[in-house]
Amino acid sequence: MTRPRPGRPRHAPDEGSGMSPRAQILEAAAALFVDQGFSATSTRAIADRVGIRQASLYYHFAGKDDILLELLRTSVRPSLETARALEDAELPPEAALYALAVADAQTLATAPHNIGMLYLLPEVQLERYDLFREDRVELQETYARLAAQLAGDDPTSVEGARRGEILIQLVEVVIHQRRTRVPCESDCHAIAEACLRVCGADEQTIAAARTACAGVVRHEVAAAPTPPRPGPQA
Amino acid sequence: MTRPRPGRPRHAPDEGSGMSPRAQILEAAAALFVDQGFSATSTRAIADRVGIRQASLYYHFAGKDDILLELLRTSVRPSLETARALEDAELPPEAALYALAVADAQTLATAPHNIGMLYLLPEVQLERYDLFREDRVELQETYARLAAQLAGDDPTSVEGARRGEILIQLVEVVIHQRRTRVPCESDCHAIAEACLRVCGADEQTIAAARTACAGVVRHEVAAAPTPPRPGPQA
DNA sequence: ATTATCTATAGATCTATAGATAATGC
DNA sequence: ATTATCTATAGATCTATAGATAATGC
Repeated sequence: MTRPRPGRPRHAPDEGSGMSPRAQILEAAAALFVDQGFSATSTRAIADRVGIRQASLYYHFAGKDDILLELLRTSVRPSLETARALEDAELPPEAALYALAVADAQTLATAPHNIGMLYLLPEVQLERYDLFREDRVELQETYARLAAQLAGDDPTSVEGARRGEILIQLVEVVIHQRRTRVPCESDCHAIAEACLRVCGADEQTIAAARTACAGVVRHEVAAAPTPPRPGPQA
Repeated sequence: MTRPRPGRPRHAPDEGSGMSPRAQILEAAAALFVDQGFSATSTRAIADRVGIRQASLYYHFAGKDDILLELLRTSVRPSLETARALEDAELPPEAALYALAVADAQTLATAPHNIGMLYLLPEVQLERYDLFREDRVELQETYARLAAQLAGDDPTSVEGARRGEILIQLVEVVIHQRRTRVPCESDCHAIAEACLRVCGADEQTIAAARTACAGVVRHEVAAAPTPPRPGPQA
């Protein structure tokens, strides 16, 4: 029931989905990049999965890198928005940190195609993707700031910065979990709890954060995991 | 001063190193795989780095996968040995877990070429590498057992297994640290401390583990990071 | 004779561009 | 006319094999 758009018909008719061609390409590429990696995925493989010819990709994207860039950009942004919102909400630090960890873990756990795997691709180290990596660093710094509030020290000290690295690493365990099983709600909470413990929080603080979070996450995070709404090529 | 081995001379004479050709190939491949990934690294690039012709690789290895397989095999084994030794040593659980974490972190931090990055390559998910992945699972289970001893619960429960995942993930933060800086001794200890905190250890237990470890690591770990001693092709 | 390399190359990709074409929309 | 696709293909890889060759060792 997708109303036919202008343009020559595809060799394989576009069954269902209702997604724009661009979104279909992103979806197919995400599945393949996550599964096989970037360099091991050919443009032909992506096109085959979409149901178009290899050359037709280039109408929508300048190249394979552009597809990855777009996937990376749209995947950190929501987390970053959530992080900023939670930081501005002026919650008790344990509640904010817990809520951020749970929200990020849930996003990673439920996003289509274990998209977090993309962060781990060696190709992402290339200069071409450093806008993405900057966003990532900013997210990490938010973790560090919240953790420092909780531990009562300086987020820019060596120890403070290291805590940022450690916390984001903890949250990303769901990426690895997803390779063998579907992470559940309690996985996300166990991770958030681990985040607080790493910061030295005691049982009482953890319990407080958990109850505080139960109220926050539903509202704050609802807006975050918006799927990308791609337009035509720039 | 490398005494000339039999065989036709290389187009570029083999300056220095004294490593066997096989070891030279492994070293070159490790550097490139870590930096660019597996599929993005061509056999020609590896050969160029060694200073031989592309085709000459196939005298030593059956193919590119075989090189990666060998690198993976020789990289987990030492950790696994350390883990078994520490588990059999019947130390207090906090001391054993702390020592294991420190040892693994140090190995990852100081091994040539951030070899831990190899674990994250998407290609490693292929069936061909599952012997390596089994070793990895065993290491994770050791973490889970030590952690369960410390926390006083069951390592095979859902929570116990999850702790194994979380702990190994924590240790592997050094892999990510190494991409931007050289992790130091205190990074490794901060990570080990985080491992104990995640298991619910209190300040006193942590202090005890730290002092106990200072005695253990020097001896137990000394044997672990032996570089691979490769022989001719099987 | 044995060894470790070399040269040469087949065959299979893979990326990206050029230009044609089959729809819709005006 | 505009759009989204198509077909065809150039040019650049890349992996792996076949067979030659330049050393040493016996």
